[in-house]
Amino acid sequence: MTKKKLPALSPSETEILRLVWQLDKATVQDVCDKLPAKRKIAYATVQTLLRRLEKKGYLKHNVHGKAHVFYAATKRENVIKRSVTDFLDRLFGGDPIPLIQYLAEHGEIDTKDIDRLKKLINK
Amino acid sequence: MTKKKLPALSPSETEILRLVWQLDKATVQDVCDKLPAKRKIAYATVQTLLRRLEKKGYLKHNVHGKAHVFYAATKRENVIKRSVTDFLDRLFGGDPIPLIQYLAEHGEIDTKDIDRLKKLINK
DNA sequence: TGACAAGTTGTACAAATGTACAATATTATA
DNA sequence: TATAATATTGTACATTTGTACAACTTGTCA
Repeated sequence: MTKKKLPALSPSETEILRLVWQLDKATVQDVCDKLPAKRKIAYATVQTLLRRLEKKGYLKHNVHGKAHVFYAATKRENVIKRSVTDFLDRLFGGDPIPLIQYLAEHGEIDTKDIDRLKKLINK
Repeated sequence: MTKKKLPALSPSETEILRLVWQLDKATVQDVCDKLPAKRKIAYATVQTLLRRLEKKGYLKHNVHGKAHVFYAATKRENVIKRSVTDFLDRLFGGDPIPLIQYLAEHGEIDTKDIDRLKKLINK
């Protein structure tokens, strides 16, 4: 099976894609509404980003009424894999430990989370 | 204390900055030598990236002989903080758990690492 | 000391990114 | 069914990013 490599995601595209995942299916308006208040960005801009995401193969859309309803065209899992791997390579030369350590040291995760993870791993 | 926010790092810049950290002090040549074999990129390009990193405030340099020796101008810790935070925001809306989980589920870390982390956290 | 090797500087340029307006189409509604 | 409201499309444009050549400079070694 030819698993064609998807083009890289830009930071803003990633942000928008995440919102679509979160909404499952979303119109431009839906995405705009979901944007954090601080993120000031025009409707038209969101639209462009969605267009580009579709062009790159990350989204598809159906027409519903007069609006386009976008939805994921690739497995979230794969996008995450790709993104995390790239990030890890760039910042840590591929070694995940410093990243985990960083997260641990900054109160971003607590003991409870660790236990959950431990269970996951032992499984 | 005025903590001026550093401009964002592009992917390639991040990659190069990491190598300088790794080398502690490095000339353009040093960085080139440290590049993974697969990463085919001209001397002049590395040079440009180092120049830009300096302009952005991430590096400084001394002149040694006829070459520039670059070294970090900001704490690695801070750059990592910034990068990880941005990454987490974009891909996971700021929640670190899915990231850790991803790493855990992909054999990138093992039980031993988890124990180390647990200790870190309990401390 | 003069030429070579190794560096730096200035500059360039295509592609990607972030941002968004104007024009056009379409749906619902008065 | 005309119109207001809402969407999409086409297009644009300044920046940033990735990549690198040509020209100039400066140590160094024969």
